[in-house]
Amino acid sequence: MSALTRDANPPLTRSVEDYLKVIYHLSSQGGFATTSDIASRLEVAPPSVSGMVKRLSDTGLIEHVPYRGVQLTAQGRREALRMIRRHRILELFLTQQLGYDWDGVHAEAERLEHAVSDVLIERMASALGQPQYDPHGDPIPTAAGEIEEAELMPLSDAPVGAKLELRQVGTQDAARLRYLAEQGLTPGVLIVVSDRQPFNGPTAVSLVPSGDPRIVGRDLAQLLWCREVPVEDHGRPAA
Amino acid sequence: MSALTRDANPPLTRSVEDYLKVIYHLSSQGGFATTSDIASRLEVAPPSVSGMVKRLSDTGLIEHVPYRGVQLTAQGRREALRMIRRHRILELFLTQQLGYDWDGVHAEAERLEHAVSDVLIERMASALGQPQYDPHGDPIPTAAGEIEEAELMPLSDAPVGAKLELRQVGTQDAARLRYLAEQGLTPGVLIVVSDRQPFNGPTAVSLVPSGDPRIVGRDLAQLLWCREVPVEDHGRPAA
DNA sequence: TCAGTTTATTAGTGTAAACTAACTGTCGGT
DNA sequence: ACCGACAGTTAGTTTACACTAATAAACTGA
Repeated sequence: MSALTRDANPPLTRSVEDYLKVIYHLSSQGGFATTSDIASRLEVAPPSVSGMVKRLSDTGLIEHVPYRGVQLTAQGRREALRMIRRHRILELFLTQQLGYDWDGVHAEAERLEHAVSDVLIERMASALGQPQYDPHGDPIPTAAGEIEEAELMPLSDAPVGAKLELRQVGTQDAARLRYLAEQGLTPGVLIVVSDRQPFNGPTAVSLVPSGDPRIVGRDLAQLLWCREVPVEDHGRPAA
Repeated sequence: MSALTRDANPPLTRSVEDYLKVIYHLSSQGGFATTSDIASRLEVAPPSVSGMVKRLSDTGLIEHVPYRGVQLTAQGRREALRMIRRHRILELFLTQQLGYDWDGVHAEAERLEHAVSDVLIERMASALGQPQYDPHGDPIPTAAGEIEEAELMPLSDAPVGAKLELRQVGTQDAARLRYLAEQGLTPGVLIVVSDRQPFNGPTAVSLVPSGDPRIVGRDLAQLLWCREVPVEDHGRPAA
């Protein structure tokens, strides 16, 4: 009686919600999310991920190919998008209504997204006028679970003058990744394309908001997948 | 090495925070909080309480007298008041800024109080103008951990016309408690004293907001400890 | 006073989620 | 074609917190 009559749809735990979110982000470009990528994003040991992956695929939230990685099922994707909606609305609310700034807001939203009710999220969304973008410029999924697909382009193709958010780095090579991190070119960073040399030349960019200049060679620029950011202000507080 | 070098002040868990809060409420009138009272408030089984009580007294948050009950230590009281501050500020914020009503707000605050940072709470407090009372009229502890001691008086002593919140029922007698619950006279309820007969006669009250009348005999009225409620509106939304 | 009831505690179990240590699979390079 | 490096998995342990069943202490009433 116990196993069969047990609650068919138990609410997701905090951890499950976190796993689904990072799997969504890691596999959003179409591939598999690997165990060690998930582990490093969540700052847990790889065996913890293996254990959770087992549970999540048992409950139908992900698809697991051993030694390859995982992808979300339709149901897992729905839950992931629900969390992302919560997170982004929270970030926007905290910056617009409570004077949070850009950097501090993430950690707060990260904790709150597991605790707020759907009712509260929708009230915040109303108070904010059903916003479409969070303070980082990321699109907010609808309550129905739809999200504007950010069309990514490699930095090498971006027009001069464009404001971009770096979203994805298309390599696993440690040396390249280390170099990019040193340059401050990591996912989430905002940049403006200031110049490009002809004949497959390098791209010059400046970081936002610091304004620091960077020169990115053609090969690297092809690995930096970016999203064009709308130029209007998204709720950065007056201070 | 492991036991000794282990984190000396680990953050409190959700459960611990909940236990401290109910122990605070149950022992606020000076007595002990008993195992079964704690269990029924938290809706857990008594053995779960025994287990937690052991852990809490090991970590110095409570004082336990076996088969008698528990009381908070100074440290436990500090933590309990911190949670109560969070809870009450959240309730006020949700009612004043997001259109929550009186009854719905408690459950939401109950979940959020474990997730919000101190920074967020203080920002909410600022946005609300450093309020002193929550939407139920309960005093909000200061960030420093001080709380206005609600001076309780028995209903039998309350002046006619006073608006009161019933805070504590001074008996454990099941028959009396059952009767009072039937009459809707339970802690948290608001009443207005409408009349009192002379020579130790009964007190007539009406319930707020329903307006239902009740007659309370002298003996019972002496058991009903009440707090006078300031008459101004505390943020009940326009709807 | 002493039996019966109520309340509290102990003992043992289960689940979620982390960990370390040990083992296995995959893939790139010689 | 194999062999080592590294990624992934299995096994077993730990901590927090709940549960049920069994036992012990305290209270109550005839």
